[in-house]
Amino acid sequence: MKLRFYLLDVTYEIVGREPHIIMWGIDEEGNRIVLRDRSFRPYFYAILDENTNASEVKHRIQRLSKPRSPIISVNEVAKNYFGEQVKALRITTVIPETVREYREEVKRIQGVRDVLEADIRFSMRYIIDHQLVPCGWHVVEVEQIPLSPQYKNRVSAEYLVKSPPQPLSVEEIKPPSLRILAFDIEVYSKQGSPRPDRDPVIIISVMNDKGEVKIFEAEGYNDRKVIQGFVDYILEYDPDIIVGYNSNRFDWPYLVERAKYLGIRLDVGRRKDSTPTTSVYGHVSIAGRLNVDLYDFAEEIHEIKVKSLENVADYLGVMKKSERILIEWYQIPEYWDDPKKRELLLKYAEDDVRSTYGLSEKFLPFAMQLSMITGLPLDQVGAASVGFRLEWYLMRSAYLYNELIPNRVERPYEPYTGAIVLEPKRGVHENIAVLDFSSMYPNIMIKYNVGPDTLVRDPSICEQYGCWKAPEVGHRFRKEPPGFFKKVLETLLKLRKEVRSKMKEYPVDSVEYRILDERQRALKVLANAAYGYMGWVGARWYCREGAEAVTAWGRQTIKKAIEIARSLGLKVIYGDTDSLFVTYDEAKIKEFIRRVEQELGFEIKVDKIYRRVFFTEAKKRYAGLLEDGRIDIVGFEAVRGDWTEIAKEVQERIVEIILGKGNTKEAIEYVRKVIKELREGKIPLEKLIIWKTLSKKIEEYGVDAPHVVAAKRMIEAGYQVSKGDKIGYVIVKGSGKLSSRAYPYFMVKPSDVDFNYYIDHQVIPAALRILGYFGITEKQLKATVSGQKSLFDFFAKK
DNA sequence: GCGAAAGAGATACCC
DNA sequence: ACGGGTATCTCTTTCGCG
Repeated sequence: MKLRFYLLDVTYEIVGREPHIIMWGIDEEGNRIVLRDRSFRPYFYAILDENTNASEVKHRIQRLSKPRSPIISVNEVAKNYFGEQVKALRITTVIPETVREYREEVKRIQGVRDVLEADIRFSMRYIIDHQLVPCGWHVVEVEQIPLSPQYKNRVSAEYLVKSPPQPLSVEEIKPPSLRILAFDIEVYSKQGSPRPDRDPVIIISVMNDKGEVKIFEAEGYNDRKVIQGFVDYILEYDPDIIVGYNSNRFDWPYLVERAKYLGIRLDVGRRKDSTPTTSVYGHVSIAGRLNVDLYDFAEEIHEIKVKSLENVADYLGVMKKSERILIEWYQIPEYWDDPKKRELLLKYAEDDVRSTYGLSEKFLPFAMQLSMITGLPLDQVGAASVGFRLEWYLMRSAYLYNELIPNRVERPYEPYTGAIVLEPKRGVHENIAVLDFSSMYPNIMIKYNVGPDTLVRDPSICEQYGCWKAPEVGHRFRKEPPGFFKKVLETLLKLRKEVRSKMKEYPVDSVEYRILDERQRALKVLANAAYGYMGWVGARWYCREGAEAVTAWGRQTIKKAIEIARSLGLKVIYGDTDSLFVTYDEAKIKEFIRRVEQELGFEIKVDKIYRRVFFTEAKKRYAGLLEDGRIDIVGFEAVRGDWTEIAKEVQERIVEIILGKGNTKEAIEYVRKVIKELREGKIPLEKLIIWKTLSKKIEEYGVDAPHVVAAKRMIEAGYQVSKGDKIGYVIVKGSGKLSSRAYPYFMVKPSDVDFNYYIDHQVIPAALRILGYFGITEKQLKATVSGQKSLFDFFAKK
């Protein structure tokens, strides 16, 4: 029978001595099902040296066969490898785990140049080879089989696959009605970071797609029923997708450990007796369900500096901070122990899970599109970095083009020259247009056929086919035939164009429009990642010369554009990589755009127009007033996460005053007022916290930077800090190095704060960065409102 | 031996 | 665990003077 189904996840299991591909899915009636394919076998390739007798190697390989997992076949196949046609041997065996062993043995055989595609997980191999689309619909020829107790799957039906599924994702873009469950845990820990062998899970809050919210609560410090209640709830509701916030790194590992300690089985999957396990890219895998950590997607929003759940929910309009209960993590015990405050903690847990659910509505549609395009199951696609996401798309494409997938090899890092940044014309400029090249690097890669397979090492080849030669660096690329990256990028851009035109068929507020919009975004993200990927030493398709050539062509292109602009009498104020800031003269700009497209062959567009824009002498930093009255601040302290809120607030306000009214006096008065408030201790502590990321393990630091010292104090107090954590610290009164006065913010009393530091090293520098240009000095800012210096200043200087 | 200057290390930004 | 270019902070070492 034929069956249409929506694919959630692909795994495999060994039954007897046979690998079974397991597909978790949903049929058209909404039944949760399992599809079992017994016919797929793991394989890899060997490519041979020239003049090697293939049949002899073939025989040698066959002789390696072991009964435990025999080599079923060794077939000679024609493949492409870095633009060359090669003959390869495809070696097929039975048990996926034995591929690695065979690979090592085959590698040692004389005449074998390399062994390829032996490091691709069996379930991903299946997805690639059948071009399956996770989070997409398929049709498959199946035969129903009884729900055997041996398989222990919590589904409505099981099917045996007769012939592999075929994707239907083009016709059918809407998912079925999916059951989604958001959850969040609160842990009681009085001394430092929570430890599963000591600290109970006091609250687990859940919310599902029907809007149902449930709060599981511990009895005092006994958390057995909380965890058991949560497990039962999952099994009863049977969600397809489970979402959490930081759940891969905290909630799930904690629950697993805690349950182990309590002797509770965290049996939450669709496969009986399975527990969540940490797997590839650090994601937590739950059998038959898609466990998604929304933090992974929040990480990509650069506008949010401290990516706490409440900040992200606030930023995305999911739940405003002002409309929810806020409790700091270190206050949890206090709220739990006080009967009057406990209600608030429960409400806080509810707000957290509502926020988490809200975030899933923001992120899942994009994640699902990314999953469909790259072929990575939804639970992995978020956890995978941009480079790996693109790489899976490339691997998928390679299969279609009959290209062998290169191995991941360790290489030394080799730097190369990047883009141009122009020296800005300092000062305030009126009416400035910002022009951007559209997708500059992807288009360079396409135009000049850049990639590892088109790179020409022997220039004599160019006489025959013709080559593009990169300026400055001289790398050459074959003009024909189109290389791997060119084909992939053209496909991505073509698909995006198609999606964007299809969007027009739907109302802006329709489900279809949203899906297509997320799809075109995902396609763009992947296309834009190609250049960076090519220059990444960890990439399978690494090509330093290619990346170096792309930036060289980029530099040439923008230089030529500047020439054209100047020849038209447009003044160039600034530019960075693919953008130019020029005087806004409509007619000339129109002509400029036309000439750039004609002479350079790249599209350039007006991105925005500043009524007024301000530059200091520094590159990558400016502030502009847009036509609609909004203010853009780029690069300055106001947009940096490692400056205090108060300094950023002051700088932002100054920019508003200066660009809006041009009134320096008002700006000075404002700064003085803030300084006065700081002296009087009227600025709340939250606005004085400096947040800095710990970019390596604490013991690896050679110098005692303030955030490192603050982190060490946290460790001393029993908190765990790890690489990647953001440390929030405050500078307290005292003498000596700044770092010796840096304390974690939650250990500081407001009266200990060194307001002089905040005046001299935060507010004044941030204010002067802008006001300094207008001739205003530190002295002017520090004078008190009444105009005289205080005794404090006198002593502070001494 | 001392203070200033230069260098090193670190972080977060821009595109 | 996608690229290089850039500004700017704090800590540490070196420099220049005498």
